[in-house]
Amino acid sequence: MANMSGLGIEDAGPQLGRNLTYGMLDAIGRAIVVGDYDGATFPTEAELAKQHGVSRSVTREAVKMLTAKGLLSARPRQGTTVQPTTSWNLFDTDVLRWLLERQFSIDLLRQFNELRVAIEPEAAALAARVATADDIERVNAGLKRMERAERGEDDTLESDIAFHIAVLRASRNPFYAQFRDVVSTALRTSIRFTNRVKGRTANVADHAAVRDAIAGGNPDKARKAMRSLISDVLDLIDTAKPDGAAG
Amino acid sequence: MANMSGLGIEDAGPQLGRNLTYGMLDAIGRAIVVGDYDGATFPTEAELAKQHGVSRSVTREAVKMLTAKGLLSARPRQGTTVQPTTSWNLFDTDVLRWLLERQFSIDLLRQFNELRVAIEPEAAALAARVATADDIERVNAGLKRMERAERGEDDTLESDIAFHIAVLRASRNPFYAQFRDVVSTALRTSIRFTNRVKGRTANVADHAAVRDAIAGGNPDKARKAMRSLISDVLDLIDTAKPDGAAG
DNA sequence: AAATCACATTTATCTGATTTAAATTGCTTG
DNA sequence: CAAGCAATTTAAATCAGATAAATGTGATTT
Repeated sequence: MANMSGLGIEDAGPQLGRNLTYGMLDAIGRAIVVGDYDGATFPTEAELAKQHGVSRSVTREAVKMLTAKGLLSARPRQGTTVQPTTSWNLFDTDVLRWLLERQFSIDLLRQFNELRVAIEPEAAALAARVATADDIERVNAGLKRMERAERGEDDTLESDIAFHIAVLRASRNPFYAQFRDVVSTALRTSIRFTNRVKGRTANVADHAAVRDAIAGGNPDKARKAMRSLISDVLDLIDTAKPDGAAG
Repeated sequence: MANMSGLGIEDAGPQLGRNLTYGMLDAIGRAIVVGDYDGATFPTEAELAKQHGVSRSVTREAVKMLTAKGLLSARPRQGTTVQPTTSWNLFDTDVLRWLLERQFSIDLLRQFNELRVAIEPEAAALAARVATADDIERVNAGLKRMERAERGEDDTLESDIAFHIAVLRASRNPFYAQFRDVVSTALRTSIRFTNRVKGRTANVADHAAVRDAIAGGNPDKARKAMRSLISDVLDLIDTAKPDGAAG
């Protein structure tokens, strides 16, 4: 049962291993996404249970959850098989987390931000049309946190995330709000990267432009302001690694 | 258990009820999304099993899958509870299907297309930059099917869907490709609606403009062409029911 | 060569007991 | 009376072992 796959980070986190089933979900999910089963045949239900030292019930429930997330598929006689990545649910929080646990990939970072450049400007435009006073207040609160962070009184990253999520919510479209996790994940990764490339501080003024456009009810301005924010990051990424250059 | 919510389409489809667990997943999932449990307390594991005439194992596995999709949450002593819609995974194929099974809502239709107007134009722009010959061939194939459909030799809806999905794929970004289901679902619903409002046939020429821009490597043109396609649908929806009009 | 049948393998399902987590209740104590 | 603490209780979590159903493989028959 050699479970010592590298660093000493055993305790998966807050409420992930809160019971055997979720612990197993996390372990197998990570293993699949990281690629441990590439080329190899996936163990049978009985083997999995033995390997992880749990009962078959626990195993089956973990496998069923991974099936629900699109990572596995099970059929009698054929066995349980890892599904191609095209059928993984990439917007699932767990899947996103596991994706980030494999080696840092600038490709993934770019794909994240290519998605953001579609979603967030449009969310901002929508917000400029339909946001309620409460919505705008949340956007404002995010911006204020960023200003405080600039003075070292708050966390730069977390306040940035709060701002972007507030805008998503202000679009009043549940599909946009759903990008909560993608955006915060992308931001966490992006900022680490952009900080490495050049010591860029989060541009509070540019964010304020987005807020102003939303509060002022100007969709086009909001779209453009948000787009420029994200385009900056994309440009930075393309600078580090232009178009189709191989890894 | 009055399940007679309209038309006589009882058999859920191809491989949904392929076994007890999936049948139960579908039944409970639909019930939750349709709102059968709003306000009511969710049954315990034992009650659920009895109600559906299956064992607790089957029940537990179905509940675990619904948990993985964000619809349920289970804790000892507290019981199993329906989660707020904000934590549902709206990009899950099953959840999308269940969403459409509740009464037709023009709000949902608008939200779908508000998402499309963000995703698809950007996917087209991306495709114009990075699509391979194969990708373009698939887009072309979709367009040709639409032309044949115009002459009554193919299905209008299915060829339209094929075109849009080919563009998503051509973006070479797995996150965009993931919108496969959302887009086809949205199209199926949109087209039924637009046909009802006015006898509009799918505008093959406008679609050809998208293809040309992608094949010609012109991102801005591709973005604009695709955007105008979807904006047309959005305008139609807003005409039927302007901005924030109630119910 | 095609159709059929028997078999082996793996998931699917059931049953019933045991364990663990966490609200609630009620008792004790300051 | 309020605060803290322990017993109770409820529901999920886990285990064990058996049986059923599905399905690919290969032998057998036609």
